[in-house]
Amino acid sequence: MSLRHALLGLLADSPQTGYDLTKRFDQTLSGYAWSAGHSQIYPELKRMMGDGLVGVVDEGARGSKTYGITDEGRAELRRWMFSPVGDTPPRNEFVLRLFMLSSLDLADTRVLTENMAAASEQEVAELRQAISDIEKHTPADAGPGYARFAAEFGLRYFQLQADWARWVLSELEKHRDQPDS
Amino acid sequence: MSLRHALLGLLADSPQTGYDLTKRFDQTLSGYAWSAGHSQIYPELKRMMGDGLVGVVDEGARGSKTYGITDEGRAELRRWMFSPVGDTPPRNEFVLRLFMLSSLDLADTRVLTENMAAASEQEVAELRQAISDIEKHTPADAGPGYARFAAEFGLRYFQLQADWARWVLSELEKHRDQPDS
DNA sequence: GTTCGACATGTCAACACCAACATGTCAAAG
DNA sequence: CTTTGACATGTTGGTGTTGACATGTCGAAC
Repeated sequence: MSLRHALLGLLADSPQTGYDLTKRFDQTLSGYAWSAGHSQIYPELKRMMGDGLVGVVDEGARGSKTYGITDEGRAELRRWMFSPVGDTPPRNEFVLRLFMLSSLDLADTRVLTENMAAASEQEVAELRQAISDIEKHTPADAGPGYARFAAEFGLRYFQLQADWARWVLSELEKHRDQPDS
Repeated sequence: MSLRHALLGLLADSPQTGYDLTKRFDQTLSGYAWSAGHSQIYPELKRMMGDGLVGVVDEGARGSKTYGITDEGRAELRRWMFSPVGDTPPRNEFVLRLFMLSSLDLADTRVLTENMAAASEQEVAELRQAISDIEKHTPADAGPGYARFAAEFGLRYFQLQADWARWVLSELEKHRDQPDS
């Protein structure tokens, strides 16, 4: 149940409303980490309150409730962080597609791989921009920048996709002149 | 609905039984692409037959049914391969955890990152072995090796995780001597 | 004063997924 | 002959996930 731990992690940073958390998922985690809509988040927050992992620390305008993490929540988060990875099976549609490349003919394979490379390079460019923004708005005396760490991972990941796709293209090229024998 | 397309892709290679497909998921795709148990696969095959994407091409011993992909199935697979990626949201627990690193204290962060690096390096070693096996059993005159492509992606991915974790450790080190000011 | 967009929370039906339960066949070894 | 392990297919209950529906507040612009 990773949704719960994702919420705990976000609340460990600072108390937030369900609305805030929904936006954070959309802007920060979505892309290469996790995603959740508000229809999943609100009920989960209630359940977590029932389990004593979070509490309502403030009620503002428009019926908003600000949730904060409890000591019990922090303990649970830490326990999860140190538990072995792999309890949730990996699902990656990009990788799945590349496993399926063999079902296409050579011409299609080239076009598709080219598309994948271009799309990944586009994402690399966007992330580079985002990282440059992060660094602009961070004072030089700040501690280790965790948002920067995560962004760096994303950058390297998209760069990997792009590099891999270009490598596949070059391998396909090698075999074009000598289709058999 | 990626399960359907994963099955189509496997069947595009050769006709297989539900049992075969279950094993293929386990051995080939599981790890960094997709996973599915037989309790998901058998009903899905039935549904796909209802939709005309696959058909039973043979019935063997022990009540086994061998499914084959139809022309309609091939068309659907091709359509999917060329549709934009990203219709299914990414879920990656490893990445989620690294987003949550900031919730730990510095000592914990170091230990955890060290763990991540070591685990990834272990997986790199295993995959290198697997790739070397693939190349040993592939005649030199074979066409482009798609299994090799996929394995290469896995290798690069785990190498990325390891490199990233080592990089984070070095960044943490930088800030140790100058915690503030 | 009303309209529009962001804020804010909720429910519900349908679908995806998984672990566990359930059943039976066939071949080989002992 | 019986046991064991691989082959082979199913169902079911519970949980996770999503998109659509539903409701209401507040501030600013027109």
